[in-house]
Amino acid sequence: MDDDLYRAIADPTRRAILDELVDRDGQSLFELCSRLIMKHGISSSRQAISQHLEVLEAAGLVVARREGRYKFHWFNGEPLKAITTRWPANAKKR
Amino acid sequence: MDDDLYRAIADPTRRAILDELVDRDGQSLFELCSRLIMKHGISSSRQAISQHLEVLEAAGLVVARREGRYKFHWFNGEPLKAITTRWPANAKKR
DNA sequence: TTGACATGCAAGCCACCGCTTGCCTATACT
DNA sequence: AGTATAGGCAAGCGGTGGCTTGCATGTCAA
Repeated sequence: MDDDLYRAIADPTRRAILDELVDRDGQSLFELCSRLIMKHGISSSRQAISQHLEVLEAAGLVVARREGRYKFHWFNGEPLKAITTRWPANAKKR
Repeated sequence: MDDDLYRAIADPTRRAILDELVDRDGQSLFELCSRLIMKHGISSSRQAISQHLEVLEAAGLVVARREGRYKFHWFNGEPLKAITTRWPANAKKR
């Protein structure tokens, strides 16, 4: 099902990656790594971030495109709609 | 932070519990167990469901109250707002 | 072409998570 | 009182997830 979505946002590092991409869209892998260390205090290896990005891509939350020797990543929040449509976020009327 | 929230909805069984409570609010533990088996094809033990409910309570997604020898559970979708306010779910304007 | 740079691939390790099992407590019924 | 019901507590096990490590691939610049 949309199991990939919930698994993707379950990890705090992946959520920070989404935050970073919302703040600055179209970053490359290296750019993401350095900015995650700077602004989010995350000290993971490049491979770790790369694996996180794979999970985010599988969930459709990140769209990536290879360009030369760089790979750029963009945020896509559309899969998140599945969450709000599944459960009522507002208090129910009595 | 709101780490409990994302951890709570990461598990498919817990998401089914939320579905069940939205469909029929105020169920007891036993009622939840049997209905999860019937309608959702989930065959977990009572203890497993109980532990799932603990996680959901920690996230604030389920409010429980003990009444006699029963414990009733209600759905609360308000914590889900944190997700929609954190990331833009709609396509961004260009 | 040689080297440096940006990324990919794959195997292994360790901690956590979901689940079971067994026993215990508390409330209701007769 | 005794018994059945509804639920809680705690220890243990197996599988998965996140991370590292090491090496391979591909691209650009000199």
